[in-house]
Amino acid sequence: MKDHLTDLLFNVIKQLTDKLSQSQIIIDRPKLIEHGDFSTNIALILSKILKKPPRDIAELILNQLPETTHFNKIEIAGAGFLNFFLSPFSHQTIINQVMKEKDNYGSNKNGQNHKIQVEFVSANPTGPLHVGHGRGAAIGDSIARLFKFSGWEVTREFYYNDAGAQIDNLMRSVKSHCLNIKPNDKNFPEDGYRGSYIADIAKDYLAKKSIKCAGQNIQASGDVNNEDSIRIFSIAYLRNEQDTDLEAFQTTFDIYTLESDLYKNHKVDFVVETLIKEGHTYEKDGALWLKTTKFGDDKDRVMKKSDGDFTYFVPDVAYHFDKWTRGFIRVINEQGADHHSTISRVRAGLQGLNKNIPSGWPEYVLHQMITVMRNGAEVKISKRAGSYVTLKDLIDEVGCDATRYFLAARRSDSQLIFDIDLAKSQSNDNPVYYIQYAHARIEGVLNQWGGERNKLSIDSIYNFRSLAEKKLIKRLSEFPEVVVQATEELAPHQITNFLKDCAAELHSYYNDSKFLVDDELTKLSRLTLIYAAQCVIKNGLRLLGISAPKKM
RNA sequence: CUGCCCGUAGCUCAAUCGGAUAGAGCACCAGCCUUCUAAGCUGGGGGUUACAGGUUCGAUUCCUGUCGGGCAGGCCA
Repeated sequence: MKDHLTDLLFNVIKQLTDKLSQSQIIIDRPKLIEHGDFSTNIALILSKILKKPPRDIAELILNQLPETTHFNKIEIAGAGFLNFFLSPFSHQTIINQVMKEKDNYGSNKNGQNHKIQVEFVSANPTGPLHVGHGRGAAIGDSIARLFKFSGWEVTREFYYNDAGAQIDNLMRSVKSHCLNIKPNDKNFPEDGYRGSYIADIAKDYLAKKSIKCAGQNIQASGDVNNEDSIRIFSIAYLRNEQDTDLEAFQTTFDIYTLESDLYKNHKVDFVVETLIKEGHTYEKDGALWLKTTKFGDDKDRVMKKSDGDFTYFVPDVAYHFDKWTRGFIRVINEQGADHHSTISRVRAGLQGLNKNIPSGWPEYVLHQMITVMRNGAEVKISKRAGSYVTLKDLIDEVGCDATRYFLAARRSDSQLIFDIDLAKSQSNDNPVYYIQYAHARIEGVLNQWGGERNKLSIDSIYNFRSLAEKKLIKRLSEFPEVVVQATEELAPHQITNFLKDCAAELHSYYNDSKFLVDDELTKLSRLTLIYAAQCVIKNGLRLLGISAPKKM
């Protein structure tokens, strides 16, 4: 419809000037229904070129526009906006299209089956997942769903930092517990992990339990002096726990990549050798440095420490080069904002490899920090993790749907306050239930009607007249555009906003009109409209990984 | 000190990548259930978009500066 309108306008404008390309014609969806279903500011833009008042130009365009069945009113408003109002014929077309596409309504093929990878959560296996990981999971998973809905071939990936100092730290913390050295003891590792989960791991380790991890059973030896065994068991234990939490959060991954594997199969070595060969490194103070300043960083970074270990970003570069060789034309990394300094290093490292990787590759979505509130006060600790609120706490207390909703409902680059009391309340305070309730209400009406809902469609004779109907239809027609934009901007919160608006219009309509009326044509038309609305709400909720209940 | 993000109603947040009267929800006030789910609807009050300049037909949006909050910056994950 937008394209059609652009064509119409361009044909007229061509005759007025040749200084405007078709891509400069922007069709907006006005916020207010009084401003129509579509609008354009093209007359305002042309007024500069043609040196005429915008309203005059708008009138000129209006008079030249050919008759069309799509609109029954076009008017000039405000400073010179052209507003278009959809005809009953268009209303039918929109609703019937939803009926035809059902679960696919709103999807598109923009991705052309190109390969894209979304990496998210990627928590270190050193403790339970916290709220921040939850935000990453909610946003990252929704982004992956959006891309899939937009015709991309999506791979969801989780990266485990299972090598490096923090893992050694984990091992020493567990070992201390095994030796009955507690966190408040002098001999407990100073930077050790102090949550109660460490004691649980130690207990299971000593009991020689076995843990399932990545399809394998990992058996604890129970030997306090076998540090390798402790390390392997601890990682397996925590990975298993994280997997369980993510499953409860309706979040799945296609591939798990281990940092340790990048060392094992020499991908790290390859990257280091290549960077040396390309002349982007130098030695200083017994360490190997990468000239990241060549690629826009504000200072050079150490790659290999004087003790021979690599700094953390080196395997990161190797990992991303691996992604590149796997053929992803786009890679989206969803991370907490505390990682933002890695962006320039990873990109610099990739540039240094001289493999024609685009400078803006990979892309990053960074989410800001979260404050959890209860009873008006900040919650900082959990029983299990000690120093932070775990994702499991939230899921257990407020449920998966509400947790996902609240963590995805905000722009990722603003800090968010997670109000446990609000998320928990099963009342009108809670937008999740507000949306789900709209879905369930429609289900109730359709059930009472009892007819064959898949045969519903709009008969050409029927006209939707009420404001509530027009608003709802307009909203449904916008869904495909919202999907496109939310995908392009990597912003799933636009879907939550859309759903809230859509649900509001449905509820208004519900109170405004009765659906199961005597007149057959009216009844079927209205039922078709609300069934279409139900499809849209369901599709939107699915993009967020939130359930669409039939009864509440 | 330097870089990145943010600052919008009492609170939590939007605002279609420069558009029309800055919108929702919560809270507050007044109404609506013998009729398809009241977890709902209708109406009302509430704003110098942190502040000061600039760019133009037009700025919450772009630029500069100031103030305030968060994050990051070390041979560190």
